[in-house]
Amino acid sequence: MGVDQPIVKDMPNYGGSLDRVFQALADGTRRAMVERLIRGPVSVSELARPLEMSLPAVMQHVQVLEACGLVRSEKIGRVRTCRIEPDVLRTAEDWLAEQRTSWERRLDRLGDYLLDDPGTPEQGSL
Amino acid sequence: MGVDQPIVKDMPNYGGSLDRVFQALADGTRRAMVERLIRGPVSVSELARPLEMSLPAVMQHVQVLEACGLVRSEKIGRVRTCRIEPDVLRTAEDWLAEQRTSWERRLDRLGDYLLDDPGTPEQGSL
DNA sequence: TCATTGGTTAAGGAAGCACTTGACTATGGG
DNA sequence: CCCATAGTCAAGTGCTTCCTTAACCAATGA
Repeated sequence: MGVDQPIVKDMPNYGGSLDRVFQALADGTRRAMVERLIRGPVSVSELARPLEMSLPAVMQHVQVLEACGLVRSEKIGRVRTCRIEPDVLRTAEDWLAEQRTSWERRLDRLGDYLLDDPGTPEQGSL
Repeated sequence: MGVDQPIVKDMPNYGGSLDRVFQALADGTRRAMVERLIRGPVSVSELARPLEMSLPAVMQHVQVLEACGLVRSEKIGRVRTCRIEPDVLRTAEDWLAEQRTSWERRLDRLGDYLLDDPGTPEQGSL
């Protein structure tokens, strides 16, 4: 069970969906699928071709990717074609970027502080 | 078990470490810890304070974060202080950014193609 | 010295995940 | 019609994850 995200003003909510996106991306097979789908839509068996695993296994990965919104698929005739849904990828990237910029802002503040008043080290800052 | 990443020239390798980073970030508790640590180094029990779980559980999360290089910690006296290691965060962000830019480049190419020669829809492009 | 604070270790359990096999359905070409 | 192709469903297995409790150790402050 995750944690109750503290709802902070003016911050994106990311309501629980980050769990599933990062979880989906935590598997090399699924990342390989994403990398393939980025180059264009493709059928399930085409997705499966380079992977050394059974078709049901591939299907299950596709389902994970669909469940978190990273991929959308549609069946026409007997072939299911998968395409990527870049928005969710973006959501994950945004969270990461937000952490990085927070970090950088903090470093800046720290630098300013030390320049203004050297000799008084920040609490546990380094 | 993941997949053998095809080593592509001039592409970052990310050798297997992405598995562990994304896995680490797939948990709300651990993301909350990262968000806290971004604001500055902190002890384990400080990390634990807002979380409704036992200290050993918190320790285990810290260990996961350390194992993938997201966090580094050092024990002084009886208190272990954790600090964030932003490089690995960056690695994950880079992978995401790479996918996004690939996607955008593809869209551009597609746009150009359709402008040059409308009436010949790309294979499965929409 | 002795209780408290801060952390660590070990063991175990419930749930989830990645994968398999086997059986089955439906589409489409010859 | 027949067979191959493309996918789907169900069940099961072994491994991992998240969390718990209980016992324990080591610094610290009164």
